[in-house]
Amino acid sequence: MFTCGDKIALLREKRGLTQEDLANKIGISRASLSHYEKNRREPDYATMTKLADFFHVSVDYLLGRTSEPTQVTDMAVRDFSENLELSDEQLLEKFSFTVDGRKLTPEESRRFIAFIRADRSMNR
Amino acid sequence: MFTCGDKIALLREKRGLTQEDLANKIGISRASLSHYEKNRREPDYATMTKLADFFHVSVDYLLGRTSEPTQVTDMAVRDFSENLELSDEQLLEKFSFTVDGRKLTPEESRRFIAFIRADRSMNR
DNA sequence: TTGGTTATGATTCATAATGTATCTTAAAAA
DNA sequence: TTTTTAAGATACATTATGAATCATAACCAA
Repeated sequence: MFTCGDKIALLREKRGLTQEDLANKIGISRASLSHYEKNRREPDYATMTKLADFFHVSVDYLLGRTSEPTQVTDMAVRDFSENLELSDEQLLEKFSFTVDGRKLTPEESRRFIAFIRADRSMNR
Repeated sequence: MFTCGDKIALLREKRGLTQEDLANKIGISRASLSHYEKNRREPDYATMTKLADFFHVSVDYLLGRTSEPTQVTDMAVRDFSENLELSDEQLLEKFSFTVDGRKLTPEESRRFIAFIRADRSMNR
């Protein structure tokens, strides 16, 4: 399967970034990033977190603790959730749906929209 | 909030284990574990993974990237998603909603229901 | 082909972080 | 009080890391 380094490289390439691009955005040297991608070095947790945040994936995913599928992390959902615009709120008012006989709470609706967006941005 | 070290210590104590007990089970020295719990050292990824596995929590949780010990992972969503019943399918047919001007695909709708369920089962 | 450019992999080495043994402290029990 | 057990602090040898540098490979235009 894919190693942690493979995943970082694939995520980077999927965004059309060079090692230098990503290294700059994350705040590390290109050489270090190369080491991570080739599994010669392990990034410290601060850097690993930055990578996971940047790509909207979980650290567990990068470490291979969860099977291949990219995850929608709590972080990612919250991140999107906090960026909902006013129009979204108005949109939510009109939204009414029931799951298992229980109507969605406003919070659930908000998280739902965030989830769909996070999900889409990931599978694009 | 709780630091990573706090969480490890709390999880350990919740199981009634001494530092020495856990250190032996994980295969590290007691001193190292003490360092992790006091946030003086960071375990390598192999050790962090062993800790997460041992306590059945995600690395993201230990790192403070998620609020919940277990995440609403893609895995979990897929798992729920595969267990949708027929009534859900019929339910989906009636479901029509738009996010960012784009109507949900059947797959997204399916994942949405799964997401809500996974989310609820977690925050119950 | 050649030469230039760009992206990436490999190596080196000074520096920083880690693991463990040991020492100290604290609390509880006898 | 003394003993025992658990946990925090420290020292230091070992190891890993980061960044600079060098090497390689692919590409493209002249």
